[in-house]
Amino acid sequence: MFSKTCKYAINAMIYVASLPGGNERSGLKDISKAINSPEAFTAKILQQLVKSDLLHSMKGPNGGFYIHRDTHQIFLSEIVQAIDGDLIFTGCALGLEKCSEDHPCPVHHKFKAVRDHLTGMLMTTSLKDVADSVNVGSSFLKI
Amino acid sequence: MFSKTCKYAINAMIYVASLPGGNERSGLKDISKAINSPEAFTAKILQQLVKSDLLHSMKGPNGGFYIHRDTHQIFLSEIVQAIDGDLIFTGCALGLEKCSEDHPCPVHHKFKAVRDHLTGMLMTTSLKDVADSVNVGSSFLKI
DNA sequence: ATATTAAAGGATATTTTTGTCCTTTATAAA
DNA sequence: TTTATAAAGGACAAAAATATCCTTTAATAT
Ligand code: FES
Ligand code: FES
Repeated sequence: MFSKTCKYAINAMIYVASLPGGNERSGLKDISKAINSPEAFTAKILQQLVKSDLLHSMKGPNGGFYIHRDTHQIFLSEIVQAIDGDLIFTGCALGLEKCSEDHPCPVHHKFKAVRDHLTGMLMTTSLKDVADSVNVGSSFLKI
Repeated sequence: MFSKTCKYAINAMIYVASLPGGNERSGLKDISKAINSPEAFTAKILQQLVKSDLLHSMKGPNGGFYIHRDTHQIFLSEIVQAIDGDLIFTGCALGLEKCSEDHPCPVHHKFKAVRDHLTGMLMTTSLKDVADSVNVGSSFLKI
C-alpha cells in the first residue's frame, strides 16, 4: 500500500507530533528508536520531510526535529504525497498509463470507490488525531 | 497498491477469460501483446498462475494458456493472493509486524475500514464480471 | 520417426528500493 | 574561540523487484 519509506515517514511524524509541549525537539536517535527504524535511513527520510516543509530541524546541541504547523491541520495525505507521490491517489489499479473515466481499466469503477475511500481517510485524518491516540496509550508505534 | 507482477497477472487472467469460447487457448505472445507486458517476464508470471491452479497450460503446437474453472467463480482476490500474498488483506498500514485489535497502530481503525473495502471488492469481483466489460468494449486492458 | 511448436526452467542482468558510512555544515555550550 | 553536538549531504552497498536470455521438456503435425 505505502512504501516502507512512507511508513517510516508517517510513524516519525506521528512520534514527533506526540511529544508533549508543542515545539519540543527530538533527535534522530530518539525518533528511530521510538519507531523502530534504521537510523541512517531514517535520517534521509527526515531530510525529505524537512524539504517538504512538513518537519523542521535545528542543528547543534539540543537540536533535532520539530513540527512548526498546528498538528491539527496536518493530514496524513500530505505525508504520503510528499514521500510516495500521488500515484496512490490517482493511479490505475492495473497499471494503465492514466486512470480515466474515458478509457477505464476493467476494475476502474470498483477500484475508484476504494481508492477514494483511502484518499478521504488520509485527507481527513490529522496528525493530531493519531498522535493523541498514541498519547493516551490506545495505539502503538512499534512491535 | 499491487505489485507490477500482480497487475500483469490480473490483466493476463482477464485477457484469457475474455476470449470467446470457454476453453480457447492463447499463447504467451498473444497475451503479452494484449496486455502490453514484457514477454519473458510475463512467461514467469503465467508459470506462477499455472502453479497456483488459476491457469492451465498446454505445450506444443496450438498449445497455450487457458482457464479451466468457471470464470464466474474465480475472484480477483485469488489472483492477488497467489501473486502478492495476503499482506494486502491483513498487513498493517504502518508496518507493525502484525495488525491486531489488541496492539493497533495509530491508523488501524480507519485503515481497516479501507482495507476491508478493498478486500470485499476483490472477493466479490469475478473474472467474468471484468472480462465481460472488456468484451463489450466498456473497459480496456492497455494504454 | 522427425521436425516444429510452445511452455517450463534455470541462469543472469537491470533497476528500484532500502539501507549504511563517512564527511561537511550549522548551532550552541564551555 | 574552541569544542561538542546534531543535522545535511554525498558516495556507496545490499536486497528486492523487474526483466531478459538460453536450454530443456512436452505436445503436435508431417
Ligand atoms: S483506469 Fe484503472 S483504476 Fe481507473
Ligand atoms: S495495526 Fe496497523 S493497520 Fe492494523
